[in-house]
Amino acid sequence: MRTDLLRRCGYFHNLPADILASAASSAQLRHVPGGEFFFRQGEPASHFYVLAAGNARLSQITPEGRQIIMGLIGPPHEIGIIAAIAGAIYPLDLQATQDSQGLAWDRDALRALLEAHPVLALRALHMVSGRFVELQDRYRELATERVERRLARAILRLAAQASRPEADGVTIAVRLARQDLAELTGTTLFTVSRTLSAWEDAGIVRSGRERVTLCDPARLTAIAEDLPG
Amino acid sequence: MRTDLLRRCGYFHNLPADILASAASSAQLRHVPGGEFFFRQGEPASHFYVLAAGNARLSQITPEGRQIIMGLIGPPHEIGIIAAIAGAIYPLDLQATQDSQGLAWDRDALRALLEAHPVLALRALHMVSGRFVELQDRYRELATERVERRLARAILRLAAQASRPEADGVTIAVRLARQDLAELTGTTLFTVSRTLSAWEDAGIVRSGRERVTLCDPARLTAIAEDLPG
DNA sequence: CGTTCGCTTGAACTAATTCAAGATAAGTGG
DNA sequence: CCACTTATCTTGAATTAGTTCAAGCGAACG
Repeated sequence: MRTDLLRRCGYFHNLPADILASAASSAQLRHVPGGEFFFRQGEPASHFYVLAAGNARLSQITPEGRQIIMGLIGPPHEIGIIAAIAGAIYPLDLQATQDSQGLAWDRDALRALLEAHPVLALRALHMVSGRFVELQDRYRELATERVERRLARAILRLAAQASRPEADGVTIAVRLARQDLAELTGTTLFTVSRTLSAWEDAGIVRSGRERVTLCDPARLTAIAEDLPG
Repeated sequence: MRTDLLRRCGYFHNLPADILASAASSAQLRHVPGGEFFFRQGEPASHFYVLAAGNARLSQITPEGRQIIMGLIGPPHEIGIIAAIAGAIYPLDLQATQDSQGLAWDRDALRALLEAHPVLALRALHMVSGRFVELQDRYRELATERVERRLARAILRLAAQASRPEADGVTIAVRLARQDLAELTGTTLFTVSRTLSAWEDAGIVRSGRERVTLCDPARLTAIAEDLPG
């Protein structure tokens, strides 16, 4: 079942069985209870992970202690390739938001894999490049767009990532506090709360404690893209 | 002299002579007059460049037409590896700000190089990873820090990158309009102007038309790091 | 049943933007 | 060399988006 997991993640997708097998066999399974950390910002970068089960949060802490969330991830998602390859230390935290499991390769195992299968180095380059372009886009958003629009985008992104249908819309399938949305969009919990209240009055979303339900995705998209209506 | 240039840039640094030679010989030299574009956002990504001479600006245009600057670069700087490897299109503009020259590898040449010399794929991974971590830090800055601080950082970064000593300080060695600084820090030309005026009154910088001179780097660092004094 | 945690809302405040007007400096052509 | 034109920059005043702080609500949880 390890190879099945790998097959489902972009990094290992469509690779020959022998590569998958050798990758799967050189990984260790690590269990991390909800709230605990896979790794913390500043620690020596020791492992490359593929999240196998659960959910996790990638975040950075500013020198002043303010936190910002770089991403919320679910399985199967690759994390730490950059650190494990290039960097001496992890540049951010990876915290399990529920009980989670990850396949972990230490640096030696990763290096051995990359050397034995050069295609994995190219794949890694693809993956990191793709993430770079995404991050660049989010940087531009942050530099040029208003909070409401950034929040709309963030919610749509999360809904696309993990949502479950309900009677009156789709609910984002992870616990999502106002504070999380604030740290995800670079604003405050108060502004998020006000914005969600306004959207709720307009019938675009319904929301409650750590929960957001999308009722009218089209109108939220209109806000995200700054369309009329 | 091509190999000398390559030797000076991180991507090719400390490689065996045969690799340098093969890289140098498969590149084409391209001249781009000041103001013209090496490539534009949205175009098919055809080449990987190493800027050989001149200066250039990496920028994105928002759908609304607002521009943001992702970086100002001088020789020798590698650009386009992400696009040429991974992407179908360039995700941003590369505009020469003065008459410039670049070594250019088309996709076939690049692929051949990477296949012949696997170390180049690993190097590329390193390079992109490093840029990713940098961008992540700038993202955090943008999300959490005030304009004055971001501006201080941007100016210090530019001064470190390219500056020339003068009677009363170091001058940033590229033409740098208020508008450029605004697009680099995610603010407006007016706010930049006011901030620079205040700093000038305080004796921290001197500035004029498209020019900034650092008089008291220590105090600017204090602003950038939010230290007392 | 009370405490805690997350959420809402109001009111005051502030950083930054927007717009307008004018100053300064750099080319340009006579 | 000078007037003319253009681009860059400065500054003030009005405005606004968003923050901060304080108070209170309501659902979850022991």
